[in-house]
Amino acid sequence: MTTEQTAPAPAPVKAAEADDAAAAGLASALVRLTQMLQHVLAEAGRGHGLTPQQVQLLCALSSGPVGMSELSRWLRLGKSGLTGLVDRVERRGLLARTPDADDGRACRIALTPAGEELAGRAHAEVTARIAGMAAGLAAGERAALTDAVTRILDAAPCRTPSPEAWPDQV
Amino acid sequence: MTTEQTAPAPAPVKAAEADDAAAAGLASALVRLTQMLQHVLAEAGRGHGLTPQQVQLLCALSSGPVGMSELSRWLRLGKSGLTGLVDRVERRGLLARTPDADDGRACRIALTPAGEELAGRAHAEVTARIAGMAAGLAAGERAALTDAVTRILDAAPCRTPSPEAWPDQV
DNA sequence: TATTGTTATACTCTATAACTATA
DNA sequence: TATAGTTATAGAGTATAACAATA
Repeated sequence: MTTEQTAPAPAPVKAAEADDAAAAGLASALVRLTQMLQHVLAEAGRGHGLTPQQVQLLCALSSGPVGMSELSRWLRLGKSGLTGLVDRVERRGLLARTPDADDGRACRIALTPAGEELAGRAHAEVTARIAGMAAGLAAGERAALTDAVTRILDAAPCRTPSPEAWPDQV
Repeated sequence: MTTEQTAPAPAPVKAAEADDAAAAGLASALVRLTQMLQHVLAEAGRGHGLTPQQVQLLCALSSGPVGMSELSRWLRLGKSGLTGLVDRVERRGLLARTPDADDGRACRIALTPAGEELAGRAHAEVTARIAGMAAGLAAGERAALTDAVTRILDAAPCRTPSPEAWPDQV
């Protein structure tokens, strides 16, 4: 975004090239990591017959009941698609829609006890798998990694809107 | 995976609890990062009318022609699903199937010039966006982040099978 | 009029199984 | 027999637009 495009002197040019290489290396690593984590999420859900999006939904609900609009923003999903997703998970008895007392148009989505149990189990599984993957790093490196990623997320112009979706407590 | 489940003494219990909290924090951060990066990939593709999976396919092909089986492993996709994905991208003229000279059953998938151009552009866009997201970190922190993530990927039992999918050169 | 949520539609992705043609 | 790739089918995700009910 804010990379220097105007670097007339020879030395800055070399520096810009090095920056580009570093940026490409970081991007490559993060994209590969994303693919691997998507796989981790998919496998964690599959054992319980859940798709990755359904796991994501359960986790987004584990901090308490939420309305469809807010959920739609959290999951970056159109209202329409969310209706279908919620329908399918509701059919399995993992969540329930209740009318909003204050707004006749709205409803609130909440986990059922079965949904809460499954959400907790999926969260624990994902946490354990990621801990296993990061076991080769020293504790200090893991802490630095957590810190760096957190700062990237918090500084992003388009915030991840569900900071509570993955509660710290297992 | 290898978390201590048997910790009788009081002190180790406390240490285990701290470890659990750290593990949950790392998992939470990485899962949130994954969601954000999926969004980055989706947006980078959407500008060109590509789905995230199609972007991934183009990138996997940018290091040279590949057979369907190998591609299937790289993308963690069933042979069947891959056929459809390749069909759709081929229909847009971004790749081509050519029969394998050595094996009458096999074929090799290669980018067309248009596909190469689009792959390069998508790669540059993703790299720029990620660089923008990480701009708040010091250069040394970015390097440490790249290193930590790379080591996680390389140590994982289930390797990301496309280390060349995102070449370092833009 | 603006917002909440649903319905309708079309396309894409994912997974399984059956199939062909080569090796 | 085993492998490479396709076809068929079904369910799920994604995006747009039109719609009903409420604010």
